[in-house]
Amino acid sequence: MRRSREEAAETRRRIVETAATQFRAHGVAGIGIADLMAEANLTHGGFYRHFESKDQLVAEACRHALNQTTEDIATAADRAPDGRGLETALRRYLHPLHRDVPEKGCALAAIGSEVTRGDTAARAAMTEGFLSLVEAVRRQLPDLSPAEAEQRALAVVAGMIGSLTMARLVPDKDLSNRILRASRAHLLALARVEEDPA
Amino acid sequence: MRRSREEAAETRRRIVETAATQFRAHGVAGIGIADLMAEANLTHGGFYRHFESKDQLVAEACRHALNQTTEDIATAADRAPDGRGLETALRRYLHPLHRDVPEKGCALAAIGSEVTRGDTAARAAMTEGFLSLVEAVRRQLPDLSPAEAEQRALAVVAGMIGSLTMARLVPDKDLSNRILRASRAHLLALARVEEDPA
DNA sequence: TGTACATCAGTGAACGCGCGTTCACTGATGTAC
DNA sequence: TGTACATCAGTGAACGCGCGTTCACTGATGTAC
Repeated sequence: MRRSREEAAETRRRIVETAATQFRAHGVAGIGIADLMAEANLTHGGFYRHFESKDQLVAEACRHALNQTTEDIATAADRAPDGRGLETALRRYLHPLHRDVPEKGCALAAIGSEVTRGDTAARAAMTEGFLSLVEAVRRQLPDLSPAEAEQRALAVVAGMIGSLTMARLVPDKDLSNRILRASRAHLLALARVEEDPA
Repeated sequence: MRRSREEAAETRRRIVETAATQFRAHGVAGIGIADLMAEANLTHGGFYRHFESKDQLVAEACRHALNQTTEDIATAADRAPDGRGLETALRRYLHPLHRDVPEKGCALAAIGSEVTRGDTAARAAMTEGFLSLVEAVRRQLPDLSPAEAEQRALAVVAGMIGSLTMARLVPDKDLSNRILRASRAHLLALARVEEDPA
């Protein structure tokens, strides 16, 4: 049953895509290779024709997921009317729809604390995604010095991730919405504080 | 080998304490009942004399861990000189020592995204801890209207949790320190923005 | 206060189960001539 | 362009292992009289 090179490459892509979804939905420890492969309409035995280990797939899935998220946020922000890029990014990231569909959302919020204990490759992939998000936010702060913009972007992105995670954690929908709203408003305010000319 | 009521209660406390440490160190899925009990100098068989299930222990361990964290942060902030409570809380929470010893630190940052997918009791315990932290921060914002202080406290605590989680995720120590420093500075600034009298 | 018995905290073996990974096999694809 | 053979993507059974949970047992504690 050998497949053509194109088919094999397509299969590999499908596994990474499926994994990116499933890891965000259930956590890395919450979904096994067999279930993952079944979700991609394959049997588990073929997995090791494409990947050396589950860890390798985790790293690739993180990279894939964060590429999507970053591109989505960066594109929306860059296309926003002048001076409203950050507002747009915050509204998109800290949105109830993003909270309610973690399997299509930011991997940093979905599995961040778990990957903290993961292997080097996964952490490196997550770090890259984090820095891409930071860069996307930094571009929306043109009135600040580069160093100051970078610092604020770090704080804003960390705040976005924490807020989304907490909004998912609390069972009370009203409180959850208040968390998202509070972070939207105040992270935006944070970016507008005038620079200390010291 | 029956134990006295006091000994049994002490054993139970020791299990919860051990679990609070181990779950934060390895994640809920990363440590099993047998290893947990061994860590508490017990064999795994006795576990079900004290708890109905692992899930029940998870919830109690979360509550225990967050009580410690909240008390630590709240006490430090409340005792700080006038007007420096928030600064004190931020310095303590977003400190390299907190980052480097997750097993003694905030459970929201250590296992927050994992518990998002956990059972109701654990999420309820985590929510209570989150709200206690928010309340501790809110008390440090006496110059704002109650509604505004509550909102900012939500955003600040979410930012603290996200920042600590990201600081642990990135392998680069220098970047990690910059994340902590940026959030310290800018969450503090966030709290000082003047209230919109609208 | 002393005795007889019930209770139950803790032990260690055992349960079924799902995990990541390996492997012999199949048969279509890729390659060498 | 056609043929012979090597390659390898995908299948499904099997591996050893650790998981959460159960259970028969032990013997000290708690209770009833």
